[in-house]
Amino acid sequence: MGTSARQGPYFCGIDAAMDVVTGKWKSLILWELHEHGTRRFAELRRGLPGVSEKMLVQHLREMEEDGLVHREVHPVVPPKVEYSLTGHGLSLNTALASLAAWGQERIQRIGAEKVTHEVV
Amino acid sequence: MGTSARQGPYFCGIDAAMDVVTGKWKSLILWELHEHGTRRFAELRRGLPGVSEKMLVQHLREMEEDGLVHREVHPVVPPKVEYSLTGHGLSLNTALASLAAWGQERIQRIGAEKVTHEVV
DNA sequence: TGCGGTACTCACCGGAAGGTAAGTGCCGCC
DNA sequence: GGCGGCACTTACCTTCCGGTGAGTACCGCA
Repeated sequence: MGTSARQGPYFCGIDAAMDVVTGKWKSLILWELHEHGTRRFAELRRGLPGVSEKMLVQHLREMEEDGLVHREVHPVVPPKVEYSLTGHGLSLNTALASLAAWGQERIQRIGAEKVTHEVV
Repeated sequence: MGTSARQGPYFCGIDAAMDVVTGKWKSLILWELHEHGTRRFAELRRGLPGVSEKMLVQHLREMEEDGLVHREVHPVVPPKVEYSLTGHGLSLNTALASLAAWGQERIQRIGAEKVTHEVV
């Protein structure tokens, strides 16, 4: 349970891609890592207002299994773990670009609010 | 409940797009309607092996609220209801194209099976 | 000496997502 | 006259997703 690589069977490509992106924070993690290149665990946590540590770990583990993120542990004290995107993660992010544009347009259309980092 | 239009707030565009596509069958419905232009309820059901009637109705209603699909009722006996994509639905499908391609590549990569219409 | 930061793990819980099965009203068909 | 198809609705149940809060081992700083 918890960590077992997603593996179909799938109806089509969208299905297979969604399987890997589904999870409340996954697309945000993808974006955050793309923006900053490399991030430590606590940096990611601070960059995603509202995420719980449990969910962040769990999502990162799954994305690692799915070959989207690279996890590098530096055996120092205090612990230091760096996360970055793999080639597949990068290309997935590129593939998400047009979806992001569509979403932006939707936000305008329905006049939705955006989450700010200064959450109350 | 069940039917209340998704409306954020969102972190970013991907987030806003995902909100509308999330649901086990939504992307498949989008694809099915794009492929065939117009489909009746029972046609959609047959085109999506494994979907339950409840889920199909529920997803279609939500997608209608979100302005993705158009629902046209013909007041005849027996009932006839036709579903088709709106402009927003069409453009969402276009935006999903690159994601679909990425997913196809992933299917190849991990050697996942595809669901066939002739499910056992 | 004790607090905060690092990167987690573990146990528990509530709610939402999704599946199952039955019922509805009307018709055509055999 | 009973069955199947149309397009649903309703009630119930299970599973999973995600959140909460605690604990861990080690260190630096005040």
